Amino acid sequence: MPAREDRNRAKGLNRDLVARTALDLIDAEGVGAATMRAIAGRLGVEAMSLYKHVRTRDELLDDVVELIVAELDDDPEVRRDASEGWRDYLTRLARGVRRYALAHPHAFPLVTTRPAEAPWINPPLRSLAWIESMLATLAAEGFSDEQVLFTYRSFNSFLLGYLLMESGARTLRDPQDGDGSMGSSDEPVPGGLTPTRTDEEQDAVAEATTTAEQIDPQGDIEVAEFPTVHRLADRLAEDRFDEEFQRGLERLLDAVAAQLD
Amino acid sequence: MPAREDRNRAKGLNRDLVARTALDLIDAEGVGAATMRAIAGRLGVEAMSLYKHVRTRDELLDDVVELIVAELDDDPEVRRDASEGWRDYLTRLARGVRRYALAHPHAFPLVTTRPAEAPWINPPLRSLAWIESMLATLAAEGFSDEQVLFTYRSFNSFLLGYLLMESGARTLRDPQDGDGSMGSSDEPVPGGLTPTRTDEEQDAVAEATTTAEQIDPQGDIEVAEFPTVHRLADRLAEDRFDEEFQRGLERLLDAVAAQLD
DNA sequence: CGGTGCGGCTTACGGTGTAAGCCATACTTC
DNA sequence: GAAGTATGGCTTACACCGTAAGCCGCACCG
Repeated sequence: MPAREDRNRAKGLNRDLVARTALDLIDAEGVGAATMRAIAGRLGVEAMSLYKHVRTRDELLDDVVELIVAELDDDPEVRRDASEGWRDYLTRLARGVRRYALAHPHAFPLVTTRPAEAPWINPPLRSLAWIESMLATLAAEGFSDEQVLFTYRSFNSFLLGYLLMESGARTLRDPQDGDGSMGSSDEPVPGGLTPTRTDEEQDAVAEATTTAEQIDPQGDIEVAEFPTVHRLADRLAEDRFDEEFQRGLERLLDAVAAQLD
Repeated sequence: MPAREDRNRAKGLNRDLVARTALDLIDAEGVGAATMRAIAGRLGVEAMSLYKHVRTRDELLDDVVELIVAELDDDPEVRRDASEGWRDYLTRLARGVRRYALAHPHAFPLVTTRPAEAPWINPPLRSLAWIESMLATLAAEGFSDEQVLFTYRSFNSFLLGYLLMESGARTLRDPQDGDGSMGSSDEPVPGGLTPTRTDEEQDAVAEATTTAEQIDPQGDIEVAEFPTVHRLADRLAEDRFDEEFQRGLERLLDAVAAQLD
């Protein structure tokens, strides 16, 4: 028989720790860097040892996604019920999601992209627990089934689109990043690797590249034929994410409210 | 000196053909299946030969993205100017984007996820040419810079979120699928593969880990503890994508119209 | 004390992206 | 024509990946 589970194997690994280490690595160096060997190395262990706790790398990535979404549980601003009304509830929830999305820009694509178990489990709210929470809360607030569904889908798709855009814009064509995930059942599939783009980072906030950059052989910019882009480049590069998120969310909630009658 | 470029090397490869073949493979078997060797094989050629036309697999995937977005050019419904007004223009454009997204569900995540050259080039409108088209068209319609930018971002983020959700829901945890992309600079990185999972989540919200780790052998989802999800499951699974896309788009355009004054 | 199984380790394999170099062919230029 | 040269294939080789299979010490069980 196995030992009592409450006993902690001194310095032992465990599934959660593995996932947490993987997430650290992803945050630091991109999904592609989260190699079984790298994760193991960081834990002072051999790669194959991880397989005692995880069945496959893909499953591990799923665990990582769960871990990220679970940050909602500890988010002090997020409420589990609509004690202040559904609008407050959804606002807090949305902000919580944004918080974890921005906290893990390299990992967020995993959350948005990884195929789900059911077609109606959609990102970025990927845990059944939270989906249940949201649906039940709205229903308790007097939403009809129809209204619940509409809200659920609009809410998800707004967050998905906005946050993917924002985190993508913030990430840029950086250094690391990358992914390796498949989805095949019976046959294995490979991953890819990424060369360096040795781009340059730009401020992203203030004076952005006046140089729009279409990759020019010289590495120089090709803006002559895109006058409007060129003219608006500075404004396009401006960071107004906070404000725009708030506005977009407000607008979404207005639409939700509008269909309540 | 090289031959005149207008001469076609009989049965020769070329960058476009390589990208096109990669896209075929992705459509058929998922991103992970688009191995350099597999692509080459389909072209009756050795893997290394591809490198005469493409610098790296990552760059090839960028080409694939370009190829997909370029389908807008041939879309008969899409207009390049707002001869029927901006609302018609944006509607057609949005429908065109949706069309290519649904035409390549396995490849669409690439479009949404691949880091761009500049922070303001955001998916799913990833070509400078189309961004210029949209910005210029709106400006020509009398939009102020502010309004152009607002519209640009809202439009993109709506499409991004909605289409990623829809294509994700349609793809499910299917068969193939997968990816391989990185972003590392000096060192290469791998990919991974994906098995099929039939997990389920635990409450995570209320009570602590009752450690309900019941993996349903039947592949069925455990919904008992998620009553609302269970009750709404059928409706959640319903396919009302067309209708919802239309409604969402309409709502977006209304918001755009509203800020025009 | 003898068993038992957990959780590490070692080894090995097939697959990946790609660096480096080879060589036939077809074009350009006298 | 002949000579020169770049093009676009092929071959070989490497480092690194995910992971199958099996080994073994050690903590615990009766």
